[in-house]
Amino acid sequence: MPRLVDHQVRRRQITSAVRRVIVEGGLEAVTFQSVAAEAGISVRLIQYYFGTKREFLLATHRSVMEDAGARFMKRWAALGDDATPREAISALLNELLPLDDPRREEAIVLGVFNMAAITGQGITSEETLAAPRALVSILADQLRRAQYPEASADPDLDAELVTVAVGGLAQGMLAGFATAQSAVDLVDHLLDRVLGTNDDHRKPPLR
Amino acid sequence: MPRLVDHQVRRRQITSAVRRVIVEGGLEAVTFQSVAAEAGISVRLIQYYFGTKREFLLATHRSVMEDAGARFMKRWAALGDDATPREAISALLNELLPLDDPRREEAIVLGVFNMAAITGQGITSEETLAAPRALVSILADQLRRAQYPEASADPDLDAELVTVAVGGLAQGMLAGFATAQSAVDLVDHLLDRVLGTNDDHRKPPLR
DNA sequence: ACTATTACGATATGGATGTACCATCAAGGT
DNA sequence: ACCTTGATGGTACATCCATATCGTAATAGT
Repeated sequence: MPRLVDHQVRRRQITSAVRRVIVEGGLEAVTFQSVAAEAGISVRLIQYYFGTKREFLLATHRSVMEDAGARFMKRWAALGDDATPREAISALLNELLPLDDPRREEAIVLGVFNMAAITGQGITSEETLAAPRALVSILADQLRRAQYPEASADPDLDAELVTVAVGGLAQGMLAGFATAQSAVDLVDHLLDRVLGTNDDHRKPPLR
Repeated sequence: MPRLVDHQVRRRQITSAVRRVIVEGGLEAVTFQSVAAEAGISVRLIQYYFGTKREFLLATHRSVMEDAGARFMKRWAALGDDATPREAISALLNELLPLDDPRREEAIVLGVFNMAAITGQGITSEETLAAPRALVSILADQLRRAQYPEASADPDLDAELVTVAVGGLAQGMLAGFATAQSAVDLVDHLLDRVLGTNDDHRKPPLR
């Protein structure tokens, strides 16, 4: 057999280039040529590892979902059993915000694919809903665990509310409507509004 | 002089076609030919009224912003002086949700342009921030007018929270994550969480 | 050493796209 | 009746894109 190459590595190299191209120019800028140039390889190679354009676009989407999911799960696992529900929720939500460059890149790419799915292009649609639904479920569990304020609690509705709020906040950050600092503050305020502003649920302020 | 044509009408005819093309296929589907076909006119006419592609894309964006802004203002003006802050806020927020086809079309187009602005294409960026900022300001005013719950009120932060939540909810509706009914319910729940669940602030349920 | 097979480069091709340009038609004032 | 001017159709053209095809280098097992 001839020289063997780790296909995983090559594919990742290509999908990473696709991400960068999308961030800098949107889906329209994604062509065999632009991706090849960005990855520093020939057009032929992209054809070789993914046959068609649609193929490497879907692969890119998948890789972003996997990366984001993995980071989320890692954060989730890092939470000790002694974490209060509020601490858990806060940690997870902050993990979802585009607070640094890698996350910002992922958020942009997911946003682009999401709009592509909405505007009936052949891209995914149903899979994209799985993640937020899972998040709602997790949040609702944590809210129940918190036995938050009075009787009127509706964990599922609150979980949905938190989910859409964080989604909108992430979008707002991408658009420059919110800074990293104001976003973090807003998440904290959101939790105040949902969980009640019981200070015994909170750690003392860091500064 | 030869037959005169209302340029306003023609331009609207074209930008409306652009909207439909975007909804059905995203920015990538927007070409002189697709828009001409959708509008039932010749490619040349689009060139005649807008010279370049970028030009009619920007015009389309502008028209959508104007339409949405006009409807918002109309709803705002329709509020009697006897409306409670909660009624006012609720009316305005519901006006912003893509609850029917025209608003859904607008929301999709704005979403597409927004992502385009984020992914450094030549499209707008700063203008897009004006609308949400104005909304925050209006919401903060109404919240202040409501003199809502206890002392800990922070109208500006709450206004931002409501804004991003509604933005995220609109996105969620487009993606099929929320139905019209669940969205309306969620807005109501959001106001409960922000304004407190004082029932005397609310009208009796409609059904 | 030979060869089969993997990895990759180069280039062709057919179609679509943005834009420029030329020609024509329709009507309103003379 | 005619001509000027605005409104449009048709089309040419250079570019770019996705994909297909042919060819070649490199190496692992024999």
